[in-house]
Amino acid sequence: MGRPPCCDKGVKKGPWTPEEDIILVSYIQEHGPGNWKAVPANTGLSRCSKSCRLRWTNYLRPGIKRGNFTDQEEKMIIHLQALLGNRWAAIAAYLPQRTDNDIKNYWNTYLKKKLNKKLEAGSDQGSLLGGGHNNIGFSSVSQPMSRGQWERRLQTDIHMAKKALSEALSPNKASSSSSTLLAESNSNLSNENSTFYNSNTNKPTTTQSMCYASSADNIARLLKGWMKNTPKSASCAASAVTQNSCSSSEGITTTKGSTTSTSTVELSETFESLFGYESFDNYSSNSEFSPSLSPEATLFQDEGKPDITTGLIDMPFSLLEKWLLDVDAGSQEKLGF
DNA sequence: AAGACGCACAACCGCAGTGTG
DNA sequence: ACACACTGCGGTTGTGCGTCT
Repeated sequence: MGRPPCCDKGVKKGPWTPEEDIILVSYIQEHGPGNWKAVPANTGLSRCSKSCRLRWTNYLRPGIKRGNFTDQEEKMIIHLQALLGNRWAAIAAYLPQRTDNDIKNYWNTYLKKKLNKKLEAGSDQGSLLGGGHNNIGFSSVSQPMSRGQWERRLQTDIHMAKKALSEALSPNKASSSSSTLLAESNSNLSNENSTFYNSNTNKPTTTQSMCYASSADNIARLLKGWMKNTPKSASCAASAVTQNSCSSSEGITTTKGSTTSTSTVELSETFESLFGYESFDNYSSNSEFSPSLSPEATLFQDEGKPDITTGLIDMPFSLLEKWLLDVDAGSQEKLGF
């Protein structure tokens, strides 16, 4: 007996509607991420489990930053890509607010071309291209090195960097979740529930409303554009969460983050009712999480990735980043970064 | 103004890894 | 040990939008 198709025929494909997003987030708010097979069945969504997971991890998951990549992020991606190859999930683990899909897209559509241009321009200054999956050579690794050696070295370096960063954070945040998560980041890489769900019960923790506020933020971004066009459907969508009775708004699809001045008061009310979260406006006006968030709050920015979170974003040239960027300052200069 | 083109990104597809009975 | 189910990952595609001609 062969493996059945992943998705039954008849499942909906294509862009997600805001109604579907809200239904999905609402379900995950209640049950937590995971057990994706059960999601379509329990929510009534005409989507396959894969699609639900993908939508959550790439778009609705709390703590996702979208839009422009900063110079630091760009450098990180370039270095990590050179180190790890096209292992986007691994790379994404070091850019906690970015998804692997986002990074992959950014690399394929922009960075790869940019690097190629740089390399073409600088090709007469010596070869920067290494063999195999390492596209950029490193002066500090001038000896030919097998993949196994590379990975061992990488693991050692990562471990040391994490340790150093953890120690650096420990004086002020000895009990902070950031350093704890950092230290445990490796073991948490593949455990989606480890951060905001009790891993035994898979139940949301008591601070769940905090983490889903940022989910609301993600949806709000798309809803902003949506509501601008169809204000009636928006209120309908909100009711869909509690009643699942909203007739579908045909032809309304998720659109790229079009930001408008549409009343955030309406959104605030909507999400306040959805998630019991009062300070939606604060979040919706903030594309990034505020550094003033408590450690507990930052803990819940992301449920699956090693949370070096605030370190990367808020700490200029954190130890980890320094480590990454210092691997070969010479290469950087050659590349003109 | 309109068609062609390129870009950005969400989503899909298929394979691989892992867990479970 | 094996088959199956589920999940995660990377490659690829489809589509909407902006820019160019």
